[in-house]
Amino acid sequence: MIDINLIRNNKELVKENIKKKFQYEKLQLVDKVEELDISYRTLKTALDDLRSKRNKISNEIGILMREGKKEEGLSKREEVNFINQEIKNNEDKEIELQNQIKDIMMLIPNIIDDSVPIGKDDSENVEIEKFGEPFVPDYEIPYHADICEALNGLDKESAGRTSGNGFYYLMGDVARLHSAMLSYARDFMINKGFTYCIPPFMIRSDVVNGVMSFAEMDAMMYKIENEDLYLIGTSEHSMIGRFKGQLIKEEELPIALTSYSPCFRKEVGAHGIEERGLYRVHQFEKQEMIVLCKPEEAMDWYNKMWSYTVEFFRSLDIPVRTLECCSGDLADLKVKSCDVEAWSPRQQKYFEVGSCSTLGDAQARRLSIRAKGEKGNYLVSTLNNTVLATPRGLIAFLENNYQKDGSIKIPKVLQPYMGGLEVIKLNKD
RNA sequence: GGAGCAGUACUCAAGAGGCCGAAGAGGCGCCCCUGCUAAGGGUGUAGACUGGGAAACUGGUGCGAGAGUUCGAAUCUCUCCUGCUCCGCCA
Repeated sequence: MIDINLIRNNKELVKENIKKKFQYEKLQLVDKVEELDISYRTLKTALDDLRSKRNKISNEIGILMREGKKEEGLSKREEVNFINQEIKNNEDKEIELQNQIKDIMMLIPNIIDDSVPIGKDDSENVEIEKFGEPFVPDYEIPYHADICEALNGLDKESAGRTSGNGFYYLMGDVARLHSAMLSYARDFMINKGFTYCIPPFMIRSDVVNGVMSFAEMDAMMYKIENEDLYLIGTSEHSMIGRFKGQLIKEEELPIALTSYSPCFRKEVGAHGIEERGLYRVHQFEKQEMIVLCKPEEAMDWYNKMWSYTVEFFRSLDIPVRTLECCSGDLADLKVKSCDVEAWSPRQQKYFEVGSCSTLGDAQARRLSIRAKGEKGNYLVSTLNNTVLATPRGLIAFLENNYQKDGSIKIPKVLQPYMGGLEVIKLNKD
C-alpha cells in the first residue's frame, strides 16, 4: 500500500511503476482514486464544517442551560437536530468513499526498487549469483521420498488415513534430522544477533486481514470452527501482526527477530499437493527472520538477510543460487525480493527453499506500524526472509548429502544436533 | 468456564453528562541553586490520526474496539477484546 500523497503529487511515477509490472489494467485505478480522493476531501470538509457548527451550538446550549435559560436552549436543539440530519444524510457516503479509496489503494502496487529487473512473469526472473558447485554425482540420486522410505523415515500412507493427502509422518533419523536442521537454523540466527521467538500459531481475523487479501486468505488459511482464529501460514503473520497499530521507540530499532513455527496451508488450486513427495504439503515447519528498521537501512538489511540464508545452506554443503524476482513476478506489496534456491542433483536444477523480501513501508502503512522519531513519527520498513523451511529444506539436504551406498552424510555443524551421528546408515533388515 | 475489578497520550495518573484534547507527574527544552551524586527549585513545551491553508493558523475524529441513548458522551447502556484477583479445569 503506497502513500496516497504520491498519487496527489506524482501520479505519473505511480503509473510508470504499474507499467513496469505489466498491470496495464490497473492504470485507470490511479485516475479513479485521484477523483475519489478529491470527492472525499470535498465532502469531508463540508461535513467537518457541519460538525463544527454542531459542536458550537451544542456548547451554547450547555451554557444556556447552566444559566437557567431553558427556553432558549430548547429552541436551539431544533437547529442541531437539523444539522444532525444533514450530517447523517452524507455520512454513509463519506465512509463509502473512504472505503472505495482504501480498496483501490490496496490494489495499487508498491513502488519497486530501481534495481528490480523488468519482466513479465517468473520465467523472466534473473539469476544473481551461484554459491557452491552444482554437483552431479556419477551415481543416481533417488527421489527424496524414496530416500526417506529407504531409511524408514517416511510414512505418507498412514498420514493419508489419519489426515488426508498432503500430510506425513516423519520417523526415526529422518525426523530427527528435520528437527536438527531447525534447531541448527535457530542457533545460526541467534548467533547473527537475532532474538529468538516462538509466536502464536493461531491468529485472529483482523490480523489476517492486515497481512493478506481476502482471496489470499481463502486460498491459504485454515479456520478454526466456531472461533475467530486461523492457523498461521507462516510465522510472519503473527510476527508482523505483533506490531500492528504500535508506535515503536526509535531507539528500539532495528528489531531483528527469528521465529520458529509450524505453518499450515490449504494450497487450494495453484499447483496442488504432490501425491508422493514432501515438496508441497499442508503442514511444514519454518525458521523465519523478520526485521523492522528505519527506511534508510532497509536495503542493507535486505542484502544481509538473504546472504544469511545462503550462508546457512552452504554450511550444510548444499549449493544454492539467488534468483531475483522480476517486476512482473513481484507481489504488489514488495519493493524487492529474491528467492534462495537449493540445488537438486537429481533434477539437475535449482528449486525454491526460501524467499527474502523488503516491503518498504507498504506493510507498515497497512498495519500502522510507526516509530517515534525526533523529527516526528514515521512508518518503519519491514522485511522478512526464510532461514529454513522444511521438509523442503530436508529434501535439499538429503539429495545433496546422499552417498552412493544410500547413506546420508551429516555435515560437522549438524552433528551436535544429531547426537554426534556422522552418517545416517541404511538399515537393511 | 464462573465471579469481581480495571483499560485515559511515550509512561504513570485525575476525571463520574456540557466550562475536557482531557488536571497533575514523569519525559523533553531552557534557567537557577547546590557539590558528594543519578538531588532540589523555577519556567517553557509537546502529545495520536486527519481535512483546509504557501504559512501563520484553523476544522474534524480520537479516552481498549464497535454499536446505542442524548442537542451534547472519557463520563450513561449493550456487545466484544485485553489485563489483574479469586474459584474451577488441565498439559
